[in-house]
Amino acid sequence: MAQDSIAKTDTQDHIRMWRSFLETHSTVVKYLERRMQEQHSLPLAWWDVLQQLADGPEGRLRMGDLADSVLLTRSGITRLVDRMIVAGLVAREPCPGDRRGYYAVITQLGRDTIEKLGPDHSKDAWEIFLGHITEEEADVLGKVFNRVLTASR
Amino acid sequence: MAQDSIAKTDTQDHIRMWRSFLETHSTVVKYLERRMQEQHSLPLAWWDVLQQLADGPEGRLRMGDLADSVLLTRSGITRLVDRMIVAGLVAREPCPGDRRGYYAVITQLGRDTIEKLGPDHSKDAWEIFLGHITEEEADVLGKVFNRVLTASR
DNA sequence: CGTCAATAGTTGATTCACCAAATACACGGT
DNA sequence: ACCGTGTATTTGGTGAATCAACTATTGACG
Repeated sequence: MAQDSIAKTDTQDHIRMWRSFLETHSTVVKYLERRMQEQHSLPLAWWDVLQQLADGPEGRLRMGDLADSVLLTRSGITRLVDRMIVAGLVAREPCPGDRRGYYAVITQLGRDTIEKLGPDHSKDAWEIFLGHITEEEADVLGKVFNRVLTASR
Repeated sequence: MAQDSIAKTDTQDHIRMWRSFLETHSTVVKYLERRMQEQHSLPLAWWDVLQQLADGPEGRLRMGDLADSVLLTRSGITRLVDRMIVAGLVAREPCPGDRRGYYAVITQLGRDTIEKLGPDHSKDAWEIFLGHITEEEADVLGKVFNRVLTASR
């Protein structure tokens, strides 16, 4: 392994950074979650789903693809979509041509909702996280994350 | 706020970066969790607790402090420590001088465990995350995270 | 064609974190 | 000593994510 060539103090720095990474994630996500709850009584994950669907072609996405894009398991997305259907924000539609498959489709209410939510959420995300990062830094972070992600597949 | 001075495309970059951040966190944590499970049949959170306790003075930490350092709520840490007590890895001791308080204390078995686990876990963390980051990059990440964290208090 | 491994999605059981309320103690003022 | 407010931790109840097992289709291959 490459550890041998790395001085002890550098490793320590890396580990400190790793802890900051975890704490930052936890802090920021909890903050956004709380704001979303306070302002719109909606879980953050719902915003994420609506966003993904609205971006998708015809406002629809296969269940599996949706699961991937919101970082849930297949079974997780099934239940999340169930809840959102009850709330009237999305619908489930059988997939023509593949009778095993289903689409999650955003409803008009869903579109209206995300249109209202979007600005507030972006503002929050900007205030707690993105706004503290310069363009060059964002560039570095983006590069690093994508490198890690690429390597992990 | 500074939004006005930021061009649309830069904002898009920031948002892309934000998504990578979330995906990286999810991917890396799940990977480490899985490895820890496979190699030692232990949840990642347990390693974290043992680590924090082993670092603490006398191998002990007040429940609340432990909660903070492993990013759980007070009630979350109570349950987690309960489970670890059953496994014999930690003990609960009343706090002399403040009878409201309790210490979580690492046991000898706990110390033995973490001594075995440590190297494997570090190796995994290195392989999936830290190893892909140069020293300068780690520096930038550290700075950014700490800036965000400072701002959020 | 027919078989059969792979794929899409759902469901049952379990796990675990969270919130709110409860408990137990501490400590300053009266 | 007594009271009220604040702090440390635990407990009850709930929500949501996971894995494993299941159903229904698909599509490749002998």
